[in-house]
Amino acid sequence: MMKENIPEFLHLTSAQARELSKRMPPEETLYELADLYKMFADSTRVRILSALRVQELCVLDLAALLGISQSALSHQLRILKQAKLIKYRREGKIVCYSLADEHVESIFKQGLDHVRE
Amino acid sequence: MMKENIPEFLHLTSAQARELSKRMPPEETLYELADLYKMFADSTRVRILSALRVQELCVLDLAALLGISQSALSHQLRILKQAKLIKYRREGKIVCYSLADEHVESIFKQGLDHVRE
DNA sequence: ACTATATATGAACAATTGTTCATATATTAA
DNA sequence: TTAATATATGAACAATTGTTCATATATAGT
Repeated sequence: MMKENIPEFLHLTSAQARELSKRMPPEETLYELADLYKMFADSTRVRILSALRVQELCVLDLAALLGISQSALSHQLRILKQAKLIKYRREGKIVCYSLADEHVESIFKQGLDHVRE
Repeated sequence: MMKENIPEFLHLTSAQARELSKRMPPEETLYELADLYKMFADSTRVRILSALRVQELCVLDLAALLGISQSALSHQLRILKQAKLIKYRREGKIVCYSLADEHVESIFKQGLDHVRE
């Protein structure tokens, strides 16, 4: 008796595999998703966002608040800025950072809910 | 005239800083949050989760579907398993993986919404 | 123009992370 | 027991990433 190319259960035919793929978001979208989550995947950045959730802050205040160097902070702010998760405004010598929009808040909240169980 | 220790605007007093800190989640929670998002911060893992959202799959099917080596996949499955984002069940020689709970689905969905704008 | 203050950035370094390769373990069938 | 199949894992390596240090740019005050 000829062996089926689909062992009893749970081995996909290529037709099934194609169907499954169709039900997944496009590759490109998944890469963007990973990139988005990368922003939240570092504790320094999470702490920065967590502070900006409360209120707008300038760089030195933020650095003092979190206990990190101005340089390290500035590098991270640039990364968050490029990802459009934060925005800034200049006030003389000072630059004030805040969250870019409510999406950031909602992603943050969602994660918090999960972590708190 | 004595200089104030609070420059005109946007420099916090230590009392203000303490108030701000109180309104942030505890440090420990923020580290856990970053760790959670780390799981979603790699495109391979996102693709794995994305497939398991559709249906339960065994290791070899998943590897074939995503076009990655069995070894690389197995390593990533272990990471996701440890983070309790996926669960598994043994069916003879085969091990079937699926999402651990609806939380994973809701985090995934939230991120997708943001990426799609 | 010079000094002080606030922020940004390039380069080097250390640490973390994902993949590969080889091999181990587990289950089933002969 | 031996062979075949499915999955797991340790070690090595390459790539990525976050921090530090030094320095650059920008603004305001004297």
